[in-house]
Amino acid sequence: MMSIMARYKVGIQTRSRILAATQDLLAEVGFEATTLKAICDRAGIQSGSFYNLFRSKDEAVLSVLREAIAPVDPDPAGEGSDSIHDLVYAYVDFITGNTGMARVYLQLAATAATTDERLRARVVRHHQHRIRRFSEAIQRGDPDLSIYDASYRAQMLIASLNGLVLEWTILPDFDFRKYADALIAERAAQG
Amino acid sequence: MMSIMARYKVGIQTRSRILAATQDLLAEVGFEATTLKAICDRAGIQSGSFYNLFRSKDEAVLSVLREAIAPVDPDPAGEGSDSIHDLVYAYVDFITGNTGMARVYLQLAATAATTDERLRARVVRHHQHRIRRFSEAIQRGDPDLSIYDASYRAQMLIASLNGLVLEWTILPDFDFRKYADALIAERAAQG
DNA sequence: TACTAATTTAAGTATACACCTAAATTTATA
DNA sequence: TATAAATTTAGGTGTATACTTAAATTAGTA
Repeated sequence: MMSIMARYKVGIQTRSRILAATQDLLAEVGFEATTLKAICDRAGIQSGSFYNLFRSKDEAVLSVLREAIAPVDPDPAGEGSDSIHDLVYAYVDFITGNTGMARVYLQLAATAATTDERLRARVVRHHQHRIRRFSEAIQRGDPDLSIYDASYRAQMLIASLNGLVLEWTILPDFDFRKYADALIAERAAQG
Repeated sequence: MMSIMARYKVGIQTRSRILAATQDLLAEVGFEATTLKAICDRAGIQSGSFYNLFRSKDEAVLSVLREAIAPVDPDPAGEGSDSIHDLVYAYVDFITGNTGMARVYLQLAATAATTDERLRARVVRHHQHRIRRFSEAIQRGDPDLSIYDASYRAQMLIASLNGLVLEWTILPDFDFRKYADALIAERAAQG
């Protein structure tokens, strides 16, 4: 007797192809141009097959975004003892590693927020969690710092990093890593 | 005999109403939700009347964007002798003054670039001009600085400022002006 | 007031979008 | 191999979009 899952094997493979196609499209052509037709064409299926596996286009897109944005924080639970450097480098790696996802990350923050209230809430939650994690890491590295000051520095650092990502999105030749390194050096040295 | 323009008076008034409606919508509901129907409804006209005055929806939107984004730089020709403070404060005023336009400004950079090649080129040009203006102002304030260093600082400052705008877009309670002030203080003190 | 040009309107077209459905096909298992 | 369930396909639906056009209306002018 095969496992219960065997019965769904083909569907699961199709599901993977759909998610891969969605991720590729988001990275290559952006949020707006990632249409259902584009996803189905790239996955080599018809739209009916898509809806056999997903409830809506948004379900697939959100599923991809959740996965893709996860590595922004290497230890979401915050149980380890990452230094602020670890966190910044994780973000820099995420941005430079998933070229297209950097743009999607910004699009989410700047755009999706205006139309979809659920998505906006999700972005806000993700962002606040990120500030908290940065803040805690900064305080670990400098225990004398007040919570207030640590949070302030965290927010300034994250904002500056995001600004560099935007810069890189506008000017593809921009040396993101170099500027990010400089930012850490400055802000880490800051007393 | 009336001026030639008198003949077109009504049309010119309608044109103003359309542009005002477009600007309001961009600021209130964002790029994506500023549809032709929404513009016409708010201006109190039919779409045929719109196309009597504009060649396309994009023509009206771009016209508004050009106007709205102009105050980002108080002296585009760069003939005056603005200090770097003047430039930063002009940007801060632009952002805090035109609440909705801050979001549109980011949307343009992060999103429109991916679909419309012309718009992307325009954004890049605007951005490069801005870096040049900041760089020159920084050099005026510190003549010993090399062009390279001034340009570097300009880019870092602009990126950080844009990052703060993004932060404000995500978290409406964020005290944009306070952080912007701190940023100038830091970067101005920097040797 | 009568004429002419500018303007507006009502009712379209074409296209792209997300999503649906019934029938055909494939797959796993008894 | 027969069967039943999972899966795919072909061909839809409805809706929103930007844009068009001919006829009606309005406004300036002689």
